[in-house]
Amino acid sequence: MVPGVDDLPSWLLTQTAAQAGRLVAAEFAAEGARGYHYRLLRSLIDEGPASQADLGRRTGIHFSDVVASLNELTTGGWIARTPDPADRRRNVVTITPTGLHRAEVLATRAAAVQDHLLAPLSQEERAAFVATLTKLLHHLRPHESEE
Amino acid sequence: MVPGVDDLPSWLLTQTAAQAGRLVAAEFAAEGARGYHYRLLRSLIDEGPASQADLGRRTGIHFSDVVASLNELTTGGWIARTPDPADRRRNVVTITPTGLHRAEVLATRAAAVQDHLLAPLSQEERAAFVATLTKLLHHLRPHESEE
DNA sequence: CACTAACGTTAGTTGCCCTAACGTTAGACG
DNA sequence: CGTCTAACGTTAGGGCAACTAACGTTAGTG
Repeated sequence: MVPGVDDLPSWLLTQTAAQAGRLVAAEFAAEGARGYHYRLLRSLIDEGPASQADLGRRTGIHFSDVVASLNELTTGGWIARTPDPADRRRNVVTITPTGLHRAEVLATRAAAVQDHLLAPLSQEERAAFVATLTKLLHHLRPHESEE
Repeated sequence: MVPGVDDLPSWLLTQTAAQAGRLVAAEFAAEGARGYHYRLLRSLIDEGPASQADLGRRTGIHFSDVVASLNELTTGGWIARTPDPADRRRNVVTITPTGLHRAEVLATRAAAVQDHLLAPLSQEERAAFVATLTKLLHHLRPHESEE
């Protein structure tokens, strides 16, 4: 291992994340999905139907990318959009039975990746790692943690 | 914090890395540089002049992106490319005094980011975190660790 | 001499993250 | 009631990292 750049925590973090991201992306691609799709579906499952703007706020996905991703999910029949009669500016997005099923499949795939990702770590190390990442993420992105 | 996606280690990892990456990118951008530039300059400093192919192998940057990045570094006068008389397929890339200085500035900037990134952690937690990331990276990218 | 591989270049794609401009709708204010 | 600001959603695009594919030149091997 060379000294210098390779021991910068930020570099280690981004390189490890890139590898982890590839693993997850490969699993999702096998199901015809992407990371944004899963994030949106999970938000709908966990927090119920929402406007597109709310989905963007919940998931951290930029509103313009929410539009594109919801278009893809609509095409696949995984979600449905309906205008909100109470506020015609808004669509209300709901997950469909198909989408629910797809999300479950994606969740299973994502869970399997975690085991591979964290294979070299003991249970105690895993817990510590997750706690550290959570702490750092709250530090770096405080507005998300105020939820 | 919502359950589900948000507690997947891979998600925490990629979100934290994205934030860390933005911090580093902002510092480098202020110096007219990018992450690839720094990685290439550091490799030249730490391991000496090299062919483009070797630089790609050392840094993990894809050979086509090495070309593009070296073009930018050449334009800025931070590196020089000369054909290798021993093998005319190759260029030998060397860092210039300007490049050496720029790399030092970038190193200082990058180091400052690490302090911000890891601010919520104690020294012991920082060491553990770096050790864990290193272990995971070796696991996920074994060919790099054989160096 | 033919073939394979290495080297470097060019052009492009994908996904994540982001910016900008626009039209429609809602609510506040005078 | 009209004007203004903001919210919502859409469209089009960019930057960066990471990656793929095709091509021409050079080197080494059989």
